[in-house]
Amino acid sequence: MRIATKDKILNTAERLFAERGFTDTSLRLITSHADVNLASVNYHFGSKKELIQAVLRRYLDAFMPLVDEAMQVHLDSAEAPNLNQVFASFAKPLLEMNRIQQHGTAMFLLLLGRGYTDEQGHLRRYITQNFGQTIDKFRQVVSRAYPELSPVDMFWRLHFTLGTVIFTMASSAALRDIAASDYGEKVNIESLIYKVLPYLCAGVGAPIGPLTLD
Amino acid sequence: MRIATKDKILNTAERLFAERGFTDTSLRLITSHADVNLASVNYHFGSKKELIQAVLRRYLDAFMPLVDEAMQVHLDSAEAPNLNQVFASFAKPLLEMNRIQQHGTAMFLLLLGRGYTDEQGHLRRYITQNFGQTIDKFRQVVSRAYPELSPVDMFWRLHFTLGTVIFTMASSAALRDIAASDYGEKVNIESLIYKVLPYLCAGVGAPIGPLTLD
DNA sequence: GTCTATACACCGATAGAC
DNA sequence: GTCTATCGGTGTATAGAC
Repeated sequence: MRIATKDKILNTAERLFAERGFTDTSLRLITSHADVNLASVNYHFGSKKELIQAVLRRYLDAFMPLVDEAMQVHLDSAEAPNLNQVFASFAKPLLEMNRIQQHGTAMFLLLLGRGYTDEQGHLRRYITQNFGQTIDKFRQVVSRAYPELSPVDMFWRLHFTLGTVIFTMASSAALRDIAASDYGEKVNIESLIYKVLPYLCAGVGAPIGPLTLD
Repeated sequence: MRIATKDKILNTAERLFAERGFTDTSLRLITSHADVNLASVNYHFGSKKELIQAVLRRYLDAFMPLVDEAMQVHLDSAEAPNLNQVFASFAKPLLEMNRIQQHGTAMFLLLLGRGYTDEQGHLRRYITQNFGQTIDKFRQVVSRAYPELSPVDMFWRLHFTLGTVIFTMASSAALRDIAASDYGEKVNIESLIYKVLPYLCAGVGAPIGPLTLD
């Protein structure tokens, strides 16, 4: 059983990434904590960047089937869902990531944000290749909920949505501290998700065209 | 006139950051292009992190007075503005950044995002200390436009908004390429701003409370 | 004060022996 | 698969010259 090394690296890396961020987590720190040799990271993963991607893929592999399932329910339903229902069905898959791993939801979205901005299309290609069908179901469901939205506008608004979620989660620790000290409100990831969903929903469902000033 | 060194570093750094990103722009690259000594960066700015902040501050110093002016107009107006009008008044200040510098708008928002996620509160403190009055005016205007929104909900929704804009701009180059190839739509920064404003506006103006599913 | 040369500790990556 | 040794590169610190 020598595959253990690869998993040891993966688990240790994920824990340290969550604790210290990506740049502050060196390969030497990971390998010393995992009790493996420094060079084994490059042997098993190729590079630090690919290690980060490997950590992300474990999440995607757990997340996407749950989304697929939720979207299928909407597609099988006789009547078209409204946007509220579509977005509400993301809460469970997102929170499920928090169940399989401590800070899993924030970690997942952090990795997603990193992957989306850093690499030039690598992550996007991986997602479309492996979960293209799920993405397509999602687009179909949104289209049923808001038929007037053109494909290109949907493209942009879904990326706005991704951006909102990713940025919020990336800075959620800091923001939650501020909210707690300035407004005396303790917010956990779960309640944050329920705070952001109405925002996203309204954004995607916004009237089409430029702002009207009256 | 020996202040030239500091400005040379600042200008060169900004150009290279825009061209190659932050991590791919080493201090040695900056100083060699600027034709100054490596150590002068630390002498004038203290660290690379603080150099990035210094670049950002030049933008903030240009941006915030324009926002202040726009908010003052709303405050001086006899009747309360609606959210559309409030958000529309951000277009001009944002696009003004593109006039004073090529890719200035994207650069500004990129720096802002970097500053917000990286450092723990440094940038936030700088903004509140130097532009607290402007931020306050903005909050007042939003409050006039949507009085039912509680302070803590406004806090969250404005940060969602910041996240949307920052993430979109951070990945705008890649996203615009995709939009162009997949939907044949050429999008520049200006039209992107007009695409995102309705989304933000609807998000901030979303009904209060959790999603209602019917 | 401003600038320079230089050293330091650390980083990710890799070639090659085992 | 694993390991050692080493490479070129990074941000940072400092002693000392102008």
